[in-house]
Amino acid sequence: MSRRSFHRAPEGERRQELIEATLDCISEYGLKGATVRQIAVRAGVTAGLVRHYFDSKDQMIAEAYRAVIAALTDKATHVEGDPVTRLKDFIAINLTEPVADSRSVSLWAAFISQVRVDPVLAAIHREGYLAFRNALQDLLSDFLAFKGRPAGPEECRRYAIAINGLVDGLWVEGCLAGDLFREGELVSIAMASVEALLGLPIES
Amino acid sequence: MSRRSFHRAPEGERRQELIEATLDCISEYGLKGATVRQIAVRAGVTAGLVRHYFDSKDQMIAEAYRAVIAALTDKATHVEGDPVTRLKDFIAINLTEPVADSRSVSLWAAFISQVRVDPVLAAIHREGYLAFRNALQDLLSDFLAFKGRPAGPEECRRYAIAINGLVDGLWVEGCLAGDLFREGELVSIAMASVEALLGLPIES
DNA sequence: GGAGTTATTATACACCTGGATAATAGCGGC
DNA sequence: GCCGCTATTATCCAGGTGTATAATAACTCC
Repeated sequence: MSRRSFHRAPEGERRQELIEATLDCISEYGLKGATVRQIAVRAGVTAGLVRHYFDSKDQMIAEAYRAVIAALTDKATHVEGDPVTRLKDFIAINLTEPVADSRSVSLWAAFISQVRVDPVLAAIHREGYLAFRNALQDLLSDFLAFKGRPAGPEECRRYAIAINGLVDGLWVEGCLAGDLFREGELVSIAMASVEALLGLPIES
Repeated sequence: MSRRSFHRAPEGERRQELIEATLDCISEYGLKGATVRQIAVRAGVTAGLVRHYFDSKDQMIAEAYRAVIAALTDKATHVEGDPVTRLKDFIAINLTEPVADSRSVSLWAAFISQVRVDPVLAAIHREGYLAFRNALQDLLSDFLAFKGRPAGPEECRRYAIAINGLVDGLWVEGCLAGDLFREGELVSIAMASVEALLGLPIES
């Protein structure tokens, strides 16, 4: 019985593959289904290799969580253009694929459920949440100024908390039960809701 | 070595204890930390007893999920009084203890993360979500009529989706990072936001 | 108070878990 | 082409997993 042949991957690449395989396993089998062996199978390597790239399974899980947060926040916080476009894009991006899909919410929930258990994950969560909300707060500040109704930090903070809650809530609903809504319905509801919350039309 | 003495509990009571112990373990150690043995220790019995009350661990988990949903929805959907009071209470109840606490959100997230994996849990989730949203939709319908601005089912549905999203989103934020908000701040933001969304003052 | 019922304990089993270790295959430098 | 380095594989380990089974303690009924 001869030994399996294999490919020596460049350092960063294999790490990335392992993290991606971890996320695949978590979303498909849940956190407890994401075993070292299952992850290795998914990545097309043997289980022992995991420990060559990560100090422990827990460390790999933490890095996977960072990857999830980055995927959820990067697209939404890097909107560009004038404030109106940016606000519109922010809402639309968060409520359409690829941000809004069942895989994302499964991953998000799996990690959220561990925030109470694992202080490392709790820290990663808080950092991501605040970055996201602060980006939204800045965006709202720009938007209100652009519309000729500038608002102070405290007012923008309250708007950001509310709109962040609204968008997060709709995101979860849409991800978990997308078939209960018509195409584009959640985006439409979100746009109308944000207009009502701010008391301003988004367009023009 | 003699056998442990024990107490024969009435049927329903022990089932309830086991489910409660299951939820304790999930919230404290996560889904994968909620092992049959750990749950038994928490309930003060031996592991074998679990299988005397439930066909399998999975079945017990499913029943535990039903209990969680009941705890989250019962209080909020059983508000009483005139429509104004009911809407105010609905918002306040969902954003203050005991509904809004870190244990609740940990449990909720743990199960949500399994919805994609386990069709049984998915069915339980959908049922609970729709019951909750429909209760809110009825409440909004009553509220709008009471305020002299009656709205049809489609309009109420859109309001219910938005307000449900808002409240859920704020609930998650508050549970996960309650220390980032001042006392009563989330309730206050939610009240103001609902008024803006409906375009009506809640009071008077 | 003795018999019957069953909730509960105790123990065993096959399998899976994350991690440690040693052998080896692929690849870069010379 | 060969050498050295290390990424990768293959095995092993102690402990934990859900579940099955048999013995027994607690309670009910008569």
